[in-house]
Amino acid sequence: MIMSDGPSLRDALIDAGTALLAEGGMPALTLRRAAARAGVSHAAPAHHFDGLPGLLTAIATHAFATFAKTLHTAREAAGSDPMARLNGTCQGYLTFAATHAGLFHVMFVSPEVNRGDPALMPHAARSYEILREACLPFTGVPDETLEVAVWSMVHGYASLGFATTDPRQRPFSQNLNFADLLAELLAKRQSPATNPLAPAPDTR
Amino acid sequence: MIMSDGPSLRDALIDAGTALLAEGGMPALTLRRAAARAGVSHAAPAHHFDGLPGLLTAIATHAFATFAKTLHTAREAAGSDPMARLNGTCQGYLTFAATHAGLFHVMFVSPEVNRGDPALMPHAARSYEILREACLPFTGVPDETLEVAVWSMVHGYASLGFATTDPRQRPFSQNLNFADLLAELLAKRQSPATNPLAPAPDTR
DNA sequence: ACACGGCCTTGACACTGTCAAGTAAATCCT
DNA sequence: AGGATTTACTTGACAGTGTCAAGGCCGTGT
Repeated sequence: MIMSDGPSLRDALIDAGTALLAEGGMPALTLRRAAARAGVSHAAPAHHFDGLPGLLTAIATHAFATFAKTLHTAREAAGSDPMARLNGTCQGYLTFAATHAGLFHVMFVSPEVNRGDPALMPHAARSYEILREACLPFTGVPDETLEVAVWSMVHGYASLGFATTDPRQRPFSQNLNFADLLAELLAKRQSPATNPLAPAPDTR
Repeated sequence: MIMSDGPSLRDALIDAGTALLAEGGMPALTLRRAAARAGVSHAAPAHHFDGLPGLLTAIATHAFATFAKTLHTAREAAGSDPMARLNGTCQGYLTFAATHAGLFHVMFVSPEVNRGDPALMPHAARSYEILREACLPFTGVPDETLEVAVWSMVHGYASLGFATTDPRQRPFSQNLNFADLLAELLAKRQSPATNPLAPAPDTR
């Protein structure tokens, strides 16, 4: 009843795939290449994943876990000011998208990953929740409109390539900071929770 | 001096590829399949496009042209109220993304298309410009911050799957309208350009 | 001792994009 | 007008992909 260390090849394949993704982007990620890098034959992955979609889903699951961790640390490192915390969370979002473009693509775009996978969903939901928590001080109560607005804006900003470090890829706007967009969105409620007329009841 | 009708096979291949994309999504689009559907041999496309990236770039170019047209008609059909016009433009954006998911993917995501292609860029720029024009009444002068904010938000909203007609794919927020997000973003400047001297009742 | 069942390998298949060579027709150049 | 050249396409091949079927190897359980 060993049960420990488990099938380490599975993790090795996930790591190999992630490395391939980081080195050569999406087209470099291949079942056979991941298998070769892990030192096994080309058909070995079939015993740990349900084909290529299965490997991609596992990679996405792993990526969402570190994504959630990245967002959390970025938020907590931003201090106590609500605006700074929300902006820090978004900067974590954008930095992750820029520095892990391959993973970001697998997580959000690749049509092969099963986004309803029971192992993936909790990590994805946790990521969303961290952003939602950072929105909370601005409304006092959960406000889906604001949450989705921020989420859409930061995700669109990243997807359109504004977050890239290579300005040659940016559509335009050489010096435009995401913090400006955030300020635009939250201009009318700079921080109603800090000086509330109605004291916000505890949240969940 | 024929110059007319030109290489019609090129257009046929673009149409075939677009049809494949609409029917089976990204994985269904294949050089050989597009060639077969156009009634030519598997190597014929090489004489009209620079491989698969060339075909994808041509499809994206064609798609951006109709995208710009869609945005324009959506904006003009929305009447004269600035908010209605901007919202109409965004609804056109979202409807296009939802009803032409394959084309949308090729246009904005697919890493194979050459987004610096001299034939593609004008149509893409025209699309962006239509959205920018719809933002103009809210500032009076071009305001890159607002433009990018709206653009990011609508693009992110579409990319995250909120625009899909299938609610099973939506992350959450069963009944959340993009118009609400837009109102949130523009709350502080309902239409200062129409009555710029009346600053009165904006905050509460 | 022996069958069993995970884990992995080998081999094959259909399919992909791309290249090289060949063919038929249209065009061009004396 | 007639040969040479260019254009548009076909055929055939090659490496690479995901996936399936069959078999081997080894540890475990009875």
